[in-house]
Amino acid sequence: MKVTRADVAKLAGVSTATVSYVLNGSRSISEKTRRCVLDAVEHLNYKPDMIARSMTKNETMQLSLMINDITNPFYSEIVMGFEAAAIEKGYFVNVCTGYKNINNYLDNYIARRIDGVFVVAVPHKFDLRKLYELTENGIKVAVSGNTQVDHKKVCSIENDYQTGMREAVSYLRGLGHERIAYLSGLSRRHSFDDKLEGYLRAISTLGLGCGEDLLLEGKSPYSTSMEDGYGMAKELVSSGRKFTAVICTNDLMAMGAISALNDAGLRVPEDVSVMGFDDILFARFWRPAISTMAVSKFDFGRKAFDLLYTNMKKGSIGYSLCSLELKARDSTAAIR
Amino acid sequence: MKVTRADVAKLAGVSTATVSYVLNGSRSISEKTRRCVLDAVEHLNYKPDMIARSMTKNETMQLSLMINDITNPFYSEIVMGFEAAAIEKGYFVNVCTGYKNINNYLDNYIARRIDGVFVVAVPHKFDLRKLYELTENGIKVAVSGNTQVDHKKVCSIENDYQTGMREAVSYLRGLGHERIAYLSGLSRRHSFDDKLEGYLRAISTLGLGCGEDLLLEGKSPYSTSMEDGYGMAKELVSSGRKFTAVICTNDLMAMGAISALNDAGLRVPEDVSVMGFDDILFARFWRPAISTMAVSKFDFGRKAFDLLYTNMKKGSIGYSLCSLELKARDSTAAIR
DNA sequence: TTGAAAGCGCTACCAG
DNA sequence: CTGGTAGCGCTTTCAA
Repeated sequence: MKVTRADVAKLAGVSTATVSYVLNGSRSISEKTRRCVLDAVEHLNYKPDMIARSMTKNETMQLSLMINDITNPFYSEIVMGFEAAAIEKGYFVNVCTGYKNINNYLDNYIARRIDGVFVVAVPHKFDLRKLYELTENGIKVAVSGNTQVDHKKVCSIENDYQTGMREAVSYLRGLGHERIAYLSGLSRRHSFDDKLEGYLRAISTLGLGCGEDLLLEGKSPYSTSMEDGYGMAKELVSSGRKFTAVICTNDLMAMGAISALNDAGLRVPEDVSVMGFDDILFARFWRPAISTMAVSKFDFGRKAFDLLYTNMKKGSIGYSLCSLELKARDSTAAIR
Repeated sequence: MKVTRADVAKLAGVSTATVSYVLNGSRSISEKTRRCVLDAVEHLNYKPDMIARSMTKNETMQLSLMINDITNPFYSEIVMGFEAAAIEKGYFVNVCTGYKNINNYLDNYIARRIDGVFVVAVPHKFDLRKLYELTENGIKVAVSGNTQVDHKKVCSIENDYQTGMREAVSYLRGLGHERIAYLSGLSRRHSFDDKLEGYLRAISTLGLGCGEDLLLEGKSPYSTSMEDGYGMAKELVSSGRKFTAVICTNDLMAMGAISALNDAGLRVPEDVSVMGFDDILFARFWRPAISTMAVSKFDFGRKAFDLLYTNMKKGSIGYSLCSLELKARDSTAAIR
């Protein structure tokens, strides 16, 4: 039924070994037999079987991206960058959304001998030991979004959110804002939030008096959707605290926050300035267009692959920190 | 180095066959040896190798989702539905974004003996013969977004866009609109557009005189992004044609279109009503909240899996047509 | 330049 | 209830 290497060999009148050699170019072959084999392959419409191949080579040529939240367009662009780079090197890449149980996926990576994984997921979603189990099983891993990871074991790539946040705050300060709120999507108890750290530091450096009291943290470990932004902004307003600007963990939350502010009768940017992070595609088209600290998402994905690739090929475990770029648009304005 | 079934067998003092039997529950085993084996497994931290398993079983327990445009959040929710259902049945599912070359992925599916694939991609992106090649190689496939497919060979699931479009048009008509534009994201030359068909039919049924002249089709085969919506709406406005409502292929385009209309000094919905399709998460939070024809995306994904599953288990090739639901929100209003 | 054959880790048939 | 063993399709060492 299934066409196998043996069929090709028979038709071409050579050994199965020879077929392998011509197909993989792993040995010099006379032009004549090469042609013969290739003709046979063509004629039988033979497709090499990667499963069998993976069996002997110790390599599957399959990579995985573990994306925690496929719903956030931020990740889509990262995926594309990673994928583009991986395909260039001949890998088959697939993304796992970890919609349910991430640990379950990690187990699968071992069972299926995936060559490498890029995990972009919030820490609380999976067991760190599981991650190390991957490396113990020869799977190379790169991580993003988890600063607590052991940098001796896995590659990692992060955005320089602390610096980015500092820029955001001073930009707003430059516009005359002094009471700048921060709507964090992470709960402090569950994960370390670089942006929060940067925020607190910037606020105190700049001598703004709003320390902790204009800070709202996520209730659940990770709540950074539009709805979360909407809810938190609403809470901020109804708490009666005074503020003239609000920074959100990401653009999605900023969009939700703007809706909430509008619903509360506040205009953006006339009454309050709003900023996001990421610069997802939507940010530009939202009205008002959202001012944000932009991440080079496509590049980020590419770099992650490079890290992983180097790890797979040379064994070296790299680290990369990417910087953000301020995009001043219409959701922020000088205070009146 | 690697822990294999043989190691477990040795430690447990049984044969490799027995280990298989207890692990797969494929034969009744005395409680005593069962324990022995399980202890050995535990002790050695043994993980079965799916690659080897796939080799003998003719099954990889791996499914793929081929998503053409991961950038559109519409698909994310479909993915989640599919994934949730597949995981319940023990499959490992991965999504391929087809960022570059879809055909290349289809080849991989064969080489890697993927059990089944759900392809959600616009027709022009891949070669239909490639798809049939999958089925010839024993891979079950379900398709969406390609009405031209051979329903004898592959399962398919579609949304009833013709009916949906008719509803949209009559809803707008009910609000008093007579000059209703349609911004199609597909070029007519490249693919059959159900919505377009429905639009034309509804317009003529309702005796609205705007036939073809308020119809803008995509320039490229598939252009349905926010930017495309922005561009097309801009073109519509500057062409000088009169209209009071515009329907867009999807919510993304509607969002872009609203931005363009605003930029042209037109208010939504006061001056023009705008409708989308899909009901992506953003639609609700956009200001004005977007009126749309909603698709049950999560359900859609689930159903797609069911179709595929039935195909894999029973060999029957199913078809499913899902209906849409009108969500009247703030981007549409009665004509003044 | 080519071929024979020993695995890779697991399943399942055939015996006992 | 348990074990031996022949493959699954391919790679690669060792010989020729």
